[in-house]
Amino acid sequence: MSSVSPDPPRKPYTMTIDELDARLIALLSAEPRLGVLECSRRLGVARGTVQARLDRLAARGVITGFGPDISTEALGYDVTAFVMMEIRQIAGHDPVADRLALIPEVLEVHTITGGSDLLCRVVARTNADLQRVIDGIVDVQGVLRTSSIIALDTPVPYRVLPLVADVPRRAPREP
Amino acid sequence: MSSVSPDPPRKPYTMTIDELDARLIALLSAEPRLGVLECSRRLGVARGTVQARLDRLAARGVITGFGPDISTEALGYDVTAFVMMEIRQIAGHDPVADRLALIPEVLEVHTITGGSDLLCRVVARTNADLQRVIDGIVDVQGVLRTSSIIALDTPVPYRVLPLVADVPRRAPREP
DNA sequence: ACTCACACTGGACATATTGTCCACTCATTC
DNA sequence: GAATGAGTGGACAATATGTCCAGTGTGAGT
Repeated sequence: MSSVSPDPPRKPYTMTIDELDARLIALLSAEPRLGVLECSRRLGVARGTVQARLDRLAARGVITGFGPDISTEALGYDVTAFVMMEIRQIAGHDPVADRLALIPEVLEVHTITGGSDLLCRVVARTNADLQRVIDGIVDVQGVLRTSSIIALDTPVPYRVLPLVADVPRRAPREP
Repeated sequence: MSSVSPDPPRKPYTMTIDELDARLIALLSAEPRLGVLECSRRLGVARGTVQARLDRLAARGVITGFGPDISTEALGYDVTAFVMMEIRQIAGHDPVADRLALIPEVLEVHTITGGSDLLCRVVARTNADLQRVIDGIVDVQGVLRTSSIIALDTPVPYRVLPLVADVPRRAPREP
């Protein structure tokens, strides 16, 4: 590889996808209701190939599902915030995360490095409603302190396509 | 539920979904490759109903797509981090976000309240690779300072289903 | 050089699903 | 009491699916 910039290290058994995989994923992202047959036509390969690729991508865990993407805003939840919190440290599996999972407005939870212990993404109907959600979080057993960051705007919404398109470039062939 | 806590305020024109919508979304989330016909059978309604519901949910923007869900980990990107940054404030639309959008490893960008200006989620192959990604971010014109938080674990991965299931309960009927 | 394993092709088939009509019912609104 | 909107249940042709198959090309290993 004649890459000038240092190439990222890669685990030997890291899974990669090739260019056809990437094109298939991109195609399905653009028009998700497409059937296997249509995909094969658009990609210029046989139907069986598309079928096999999809099966393999799913089997390898690259494609984890085709769930409908839901707009929380369309549901009336216009406020997104990130809540960082310190928790009472407990050995073993984290019971705090389990309790947070019971709150519908908590969309995701991460354990993190740095001054705080957990970072979670929450949504609320309004800023005032956010207070209610945060109250619910503070009420969780083991939560000591929280600090919130409100997302005012989302210039780049969640996306993976550029990454997907990039992978085959970075790993054209296993040498 | 005879909720004691005060009910969240709601915009008058806020879109809500009913229980059938919620069941449909939950069903499709669980088994996304299901066809309209299968859905109608499972939900015990006519096929036309499911078709109409799906069309309406899409038209109202509740369902924005059915894109394949990609596991960045399966692609070899095992590290997720949140990068907060201060930027040089510029009037008008934010050129920094546009430049960040060019970096494939940047999965989403928010403008935020608090000490920092932007929060973005990034992935990298390893911790060492994360340094490369962050370097790329710092190189972006207008970025003054960054601070990173690494996600060690994700006890609650992104999900909307509990919220979706909750909406019809909170707004059974427009009064 | 030979063979094996594997992916892809292009075709076949019966079955299932889709898109699109229709007429009818029921509840709500005006 | 009519009009509106949503749901039902049925129909139809067109299309896609799941699943076979034999044949081809390529790389790996011997």
